[in-house]
Amino acid sequence: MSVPLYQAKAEMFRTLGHPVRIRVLELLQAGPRPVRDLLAEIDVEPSNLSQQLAVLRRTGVVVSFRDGGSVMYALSTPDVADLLAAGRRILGAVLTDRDGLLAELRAHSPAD
Amino acid sequence: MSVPLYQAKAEMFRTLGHPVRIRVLELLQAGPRPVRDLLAEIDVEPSNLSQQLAVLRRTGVVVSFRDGGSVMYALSTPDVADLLAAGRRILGAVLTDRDGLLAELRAHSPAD
DNA sequence: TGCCGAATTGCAGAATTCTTCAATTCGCGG
DNA sequence: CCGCGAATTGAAGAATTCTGCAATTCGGCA
Repeated sequence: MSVPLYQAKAEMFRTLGHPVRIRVLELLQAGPRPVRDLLAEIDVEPSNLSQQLAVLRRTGVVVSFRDGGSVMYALSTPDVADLLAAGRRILGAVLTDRDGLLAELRAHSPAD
Repeated sequence: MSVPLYQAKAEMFRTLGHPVRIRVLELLQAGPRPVRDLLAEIDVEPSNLSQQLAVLRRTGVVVSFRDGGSVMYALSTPDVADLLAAGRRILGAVLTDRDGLLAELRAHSPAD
């Protein structure tokens, strides 16, 4: 493996690090959707959405295929939903903790 | 909520989108560690590591405190481990799928 | 075939993020 | 108080990512 594992992981997370891309993934959790729908819900220029979709495709978290007159996108694996859920959890935990945990850790250390 | 939720999520993921930061988090899964240790294992300049640690601190995924002569870092919540695990799973799934899922999805669509 | 809407691609400028060097802070021990 | 090692901060240039416009591709359909 010429590219270290942690670099691949970083790339994976960096792929999710964009508001539009996050929204796309959340919308896709409910099932495959045509680009047209995403465009209607996300409020971003078509070309911009395409760019972001391309990023998601490149990393492999979504796949696309044509369905009649429109292009459909779908999560490549339901595991993506887990990732989003974990993110949500941490966001919650982080907002609640802020100081709490820090104090506890410090209490157990021989420092003070 | 002036800052949309999906923007906060994106920020959270973007925080993990860097090889050094990922490594730090993985090392911290085993418990709190002094900067000195991280520095010894990661092969990056001290100032660079500090910068990355600052990013992690800003987002709140890690906390730091002083322990005698050194500064300790720790995950702010064990949920972070879940996130890393989910990332690993997706990485695996994505590498295996490549085409497989796509074909299946296409089969169910009225397209072809 | 020729047109139309849907979606993507190619770029260029703007905005962010990375990396490194030098300077600074902070505790601790002499 | 002064010097030291540990870690952080500030700042600047390099590198990467974002955004929007124009042009292009691709199917489907008259």
